[in-house]
Amino acid sequence: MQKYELIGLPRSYNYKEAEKKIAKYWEENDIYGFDEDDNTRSVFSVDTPPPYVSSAHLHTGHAMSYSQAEFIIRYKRMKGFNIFYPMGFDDNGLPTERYVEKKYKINKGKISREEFIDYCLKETKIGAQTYKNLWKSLGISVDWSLSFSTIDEKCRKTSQKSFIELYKKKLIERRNEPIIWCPACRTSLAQADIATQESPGILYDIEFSSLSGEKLIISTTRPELIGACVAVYANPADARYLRLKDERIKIPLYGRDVPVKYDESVDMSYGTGLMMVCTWGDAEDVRKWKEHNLDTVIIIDEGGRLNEKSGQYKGVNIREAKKLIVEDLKQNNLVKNENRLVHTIGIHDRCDAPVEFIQTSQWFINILDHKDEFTFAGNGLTWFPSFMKTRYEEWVSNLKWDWNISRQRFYGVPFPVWYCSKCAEPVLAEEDELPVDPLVSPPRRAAQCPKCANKSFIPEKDVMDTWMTSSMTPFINASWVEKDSSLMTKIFPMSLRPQAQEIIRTWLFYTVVKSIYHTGNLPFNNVMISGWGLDKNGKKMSKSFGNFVAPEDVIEKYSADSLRYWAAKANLGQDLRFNEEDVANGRRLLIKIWNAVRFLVSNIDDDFDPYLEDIGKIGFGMVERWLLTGFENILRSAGKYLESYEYSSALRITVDFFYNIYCDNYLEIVKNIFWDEGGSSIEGKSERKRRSLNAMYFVSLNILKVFAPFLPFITEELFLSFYSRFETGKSIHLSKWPELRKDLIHEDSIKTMQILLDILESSRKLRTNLNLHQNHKIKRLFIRSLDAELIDALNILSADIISACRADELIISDLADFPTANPAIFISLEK
RNA sequence: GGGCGGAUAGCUCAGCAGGUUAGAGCAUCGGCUUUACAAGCCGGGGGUCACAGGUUCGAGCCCUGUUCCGCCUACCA
Repeated sequence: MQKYELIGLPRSYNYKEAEKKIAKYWEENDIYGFDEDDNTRSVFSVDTPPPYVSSAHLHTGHAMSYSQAEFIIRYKRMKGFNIFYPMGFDDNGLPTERYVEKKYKINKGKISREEFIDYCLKETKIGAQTYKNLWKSLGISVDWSLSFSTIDEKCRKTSQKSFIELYKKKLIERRNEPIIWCPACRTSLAQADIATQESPGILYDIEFSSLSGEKLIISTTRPELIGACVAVYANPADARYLRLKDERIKIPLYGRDVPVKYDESVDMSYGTGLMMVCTWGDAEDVRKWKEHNLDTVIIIDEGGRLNEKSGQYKGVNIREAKKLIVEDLKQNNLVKNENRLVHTIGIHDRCDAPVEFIQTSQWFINILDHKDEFTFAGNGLTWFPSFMKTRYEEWVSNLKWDWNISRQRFYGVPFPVWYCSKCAEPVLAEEDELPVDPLVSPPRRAAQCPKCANKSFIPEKDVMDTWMTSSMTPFINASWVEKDSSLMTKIFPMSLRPQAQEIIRTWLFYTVVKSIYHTGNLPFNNVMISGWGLDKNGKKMSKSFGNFVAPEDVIEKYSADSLRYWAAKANLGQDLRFNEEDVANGRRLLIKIWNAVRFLVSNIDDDFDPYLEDIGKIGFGMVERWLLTGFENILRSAGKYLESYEYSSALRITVDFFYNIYCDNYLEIVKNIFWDEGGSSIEGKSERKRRSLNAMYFVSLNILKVFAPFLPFITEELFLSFYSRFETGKSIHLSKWPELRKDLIHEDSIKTMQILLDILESSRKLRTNLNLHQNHKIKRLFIRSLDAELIDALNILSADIISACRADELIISDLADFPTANPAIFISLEK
């Protein structure tokens, strides 16, 4: 073990130096290592979010949410849990591809798959290192030996095994059907990848006509799709259109004709009450197409251009096509009206391009048939804060599509699948050949197709949705792919899943799906959802928006502890504005802590021993009893708050206690007994000093322990450089959370001490009024009270009142006239 | 359209099984420097708790409605 030098404390706390030194100390001494062989302690396992390393720079919002989870984890560690706290890097999939494409201005169509993957791997490496450095400097206490990267061998193997298992359980199937498609990224997507965007549009009233010559107006925002129109719909209750029952409607510009159909979903009051249904303008078109067996006229290709079925518009992209078609309709005098409107359109959440529907073969995980199960699962989790559960429930109940896990991209985990070149029967890899890339190796086991005995195969080119891997994080952590992994019983289900709110519908939901399908159990017990970091104007911080504050800069200027202090200000689940003043307040707290401990350190003698006598057996006077009572009460509350993930309240009450009770009052009341003054009237001064030092040692050490989860660096620095003279253990973070000492609680001391505090407050006011500084020695302090009980109390407190008010003498007299907060007591003083 | 969160001092936020006179930090004003800390200490001023009703002996907190802000969700093409 590395030695830590015991030194006297310098005048000021050099956090830059100290934080670097301590981060190194933690690493070299493996302070945060998980002990797999320890069977004495319970395990607390954390399903840490793997951030996209391709974003390169994290902002203070990330620092905030990781810190918030970490407060709880550090607390649990001190409560004696064996902590399993890994760090993953999410470096596979579309986010990384998008990042690489942008950074190197790559066109997916013009680069080989291998080259592209090389770029991704390179960026991934750089990103991971950047992240790791930042987490270390922020004091995130993960066990780095438990790191994983979602593109590494174990993760690929895990995803592929998951695929094979679910396929065997008939929960995965390949279907050729209309699917959400991003024309910009040229890939299919899942429902969870879609965001909505309000955008202005135009509702065109277009004149159609029936074969019998009747003119009909149909309103649509997507005239470019008229070539894909396969039916015209009306509401079955709409008397106006019942007569069209056996009619066919001619499509303008195309001349094709389509049937008239009826469906209750058609809003009679919208437009003319007639609606065109296309292949496929939106999810509702897809539903009608499926339910009513409509024709299929696909006119959009994978790149978002119109194809040959669109006739003269072939090769034109959708936006252009809209203009051209509207123009042509207008020339034929078929546009009867235009109404501006704002409508919500679905966009791809990674690139903001409007999504379309096209039909291709994709792999789907069945989820729609199990919605009830997943809703039920949400109830099995303990949500912090509880209202976040609603987000999950809403999402599950609104699911309309099975989970499409195929992506027509390059960089991701390959499917362990080949297809028979003759009959297209899929052939899956065996588990012991994973991970496998079908583009590189042929199917080893299946020398021939099980269905038609053909011997040639076509590899699956698609890669898996990135969430296919991320949803396996509890399994990756538990080494599920390794035979007889003892971790599956040790850390699974995981104790805590901390994460951001916007990925409830993806990471959280998909993980629940996978866990239930693979094990029948929930993947974790507790869910902790953090809010967002906002900029100082209240807008969500984001890299792409450019309104982010770099955590490295904040740490450099104010220290990691100060940044964490800011992060602790928001209640869990609530957004937090970045406010430099608050960070500066954190630094102010550090300096105060430093100096408060320095006061203790500079006043102990060589023979000081805090454990000579048990703290409970020392015959403390009223002031120390009050201090200890206050501390124990704070300890009890802070513990309660932390148990329910209310870290911000825990820190707040501790800070309040530290400032108001410990520093501003306790230390001020007793400090002059440490002054080397001749002729002091305090009797038994050395004994009084000893008791005070014992109380200070006890309270300051235990306050540091309560601060430790929040301010890991300064608490460690003080622990190692001073307290470790008397304490065992190589880190404050491995020390035990203070036990509640009920024997130190004397509730009556609070009431009695209030008398002294009222007098002290008024004495301070008097001094201010008289322009006297607070340590100015006064000759006499006069106190007037007619209450016999109060006078008894004053006599008990007299020595402390004299000390607190820096008086030479206390006289109970009727001279006093300055009111105190206690209406029965007046004071005055004589310079 | 439905839902969730928020609205408290100039600013950022606490507060709650409903209980005297609503708190903190910052900012502001005044005072104080040998004796842990001037990146400090002491003190002062500052609030119709978004609005309107209601329940209650008593409401920032509970109920009803309204208005703003943020978010989630939704097939009005």
